[in-house]
Amino acid sequence: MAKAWHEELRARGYRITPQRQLVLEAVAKLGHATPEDICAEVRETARGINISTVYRTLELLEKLGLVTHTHLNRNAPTYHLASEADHVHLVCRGCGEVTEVSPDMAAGLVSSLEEKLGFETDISHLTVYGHCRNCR
Amino acid sequence: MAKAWHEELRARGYRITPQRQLVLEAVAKLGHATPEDICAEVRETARGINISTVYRTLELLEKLGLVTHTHLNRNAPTYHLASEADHVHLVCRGCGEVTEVSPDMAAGLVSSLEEKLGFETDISHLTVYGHCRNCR
DNA sequence: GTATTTGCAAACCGTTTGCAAACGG
DNA sequence: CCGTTTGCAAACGGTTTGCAAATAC
Repeated sequence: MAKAWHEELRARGYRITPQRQLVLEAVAKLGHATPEDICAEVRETARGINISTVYRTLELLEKLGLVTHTHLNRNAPTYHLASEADHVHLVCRGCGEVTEVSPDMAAGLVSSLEEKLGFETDISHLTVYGHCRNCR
Repeated sequence: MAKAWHEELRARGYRITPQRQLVLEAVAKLGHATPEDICAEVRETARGINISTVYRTLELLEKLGLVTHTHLNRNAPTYHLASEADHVHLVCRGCGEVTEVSPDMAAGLVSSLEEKLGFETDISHLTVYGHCRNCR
């Protein structure tokens, strides 16, 4: 059911516009993309888009639970499909490389925080900074 | 040895200025402080300071290993003394509350990343987003 | 005395806003 | 049609820069 989100939008009183489709497609295609990246990608197509529309659309898509964001580099956030968000990010301070690892890696942390503090971790937003094997 | 960092600065060819002392004192006093906070704090004193000097000084102090920063809220980073940096931050998406917890909580994560990927975690920069007991 | 550091003002970057025109349902 | 959405241009907040004047040593 590829267009399920169309119903989701309509049900909530939002409209389906070319811009919204193009932004969502760009997020799907690009993976970890900044608003600027997404804007550039959409501008490759026949229909253009304005950067402020990209921001407004990402905000909407995030509210609907279709996309999420994390902060990998300082500056700009990066967006990706919520359906592909189930991983933790590692960012190397040396070479800047971004790696995705299984949330299982943080299972201990998550359960400790849960048990001892009642804190519910947003695992897919977790980013770990450090140095990769090659940059230590 | 309160002024050990004076030697550290001189040894590296930097000068000891009132501004640098005041910024370091402000960081020590304030705890999790943004550049803006620090600037305001220093301006309470007889000697004033310019915001750009605060940025340049924080960059220097960080390079020397005297202070570190993390990103708690979106917008502005927060600085604290490196000597007091040994904790992980929890940020609640609901109420915005920031909690410090022992790095032991993340011991499993750190050792997994180390063993499986050779990734060295910068534990004191780790910030976990989620929802606290009261906001779930 | 001289190289470093500061203050200032202007530029910068990512993001948000108000508003009139365009457009989806 | 009418209310939502868009593009545009201007403003925003945090940060960085170039440069002349001030200052540490």
